[in-house]
Amino acid sequence: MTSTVDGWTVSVLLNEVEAYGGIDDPASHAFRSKTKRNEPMFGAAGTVYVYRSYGIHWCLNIVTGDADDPQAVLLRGGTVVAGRDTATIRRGRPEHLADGPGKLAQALHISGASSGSVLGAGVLTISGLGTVDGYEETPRIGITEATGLEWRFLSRDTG
DNA sequence: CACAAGATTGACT
DNA sequence: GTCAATCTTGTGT
Repeated sequence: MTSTVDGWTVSVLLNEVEAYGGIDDPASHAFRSKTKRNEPMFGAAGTVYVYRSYGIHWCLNIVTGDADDPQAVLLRGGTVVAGRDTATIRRGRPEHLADGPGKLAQALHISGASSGSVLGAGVLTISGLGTVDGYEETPRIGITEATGLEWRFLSRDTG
């Protein structure tokens, strides 16, 4: 996953993501109904959905379902593989550049302004799909609903 | 209009 | 390892 903002490029190899369904997933923002906030989740696959968490941080999601099928993937963490200097400046620290949802968004310089944009058409692009050979499934983190579902995916080797 | 909830992070002991 | 900060959005009266 790569973001290019003002000529600065940062690439991150994702190794931790979580799946969020819509109407069938109580933990999803789209569970209750369609609102202005989660509207991007009802868009076509490839739409970017960004929301503010705890009033302080941004969390980045990629829509995977078709239109009106609010499925998305929360990008929880990854490793900065390019533009680490840029990420370090934005994060203010040389370590822990993207090992959390908010940190990942900050490293990529993603904010609410990017919500609703489309991969490849905005500052974000994704590539390298299919490079993960194996992955682990665990319960999702930080939610209070549907904690029995193992919809958190961690890559084994590529990360 | 008022109230409650939330997919987290950073600093300190 | 533990504890506090922060503000936007959704829902109900």
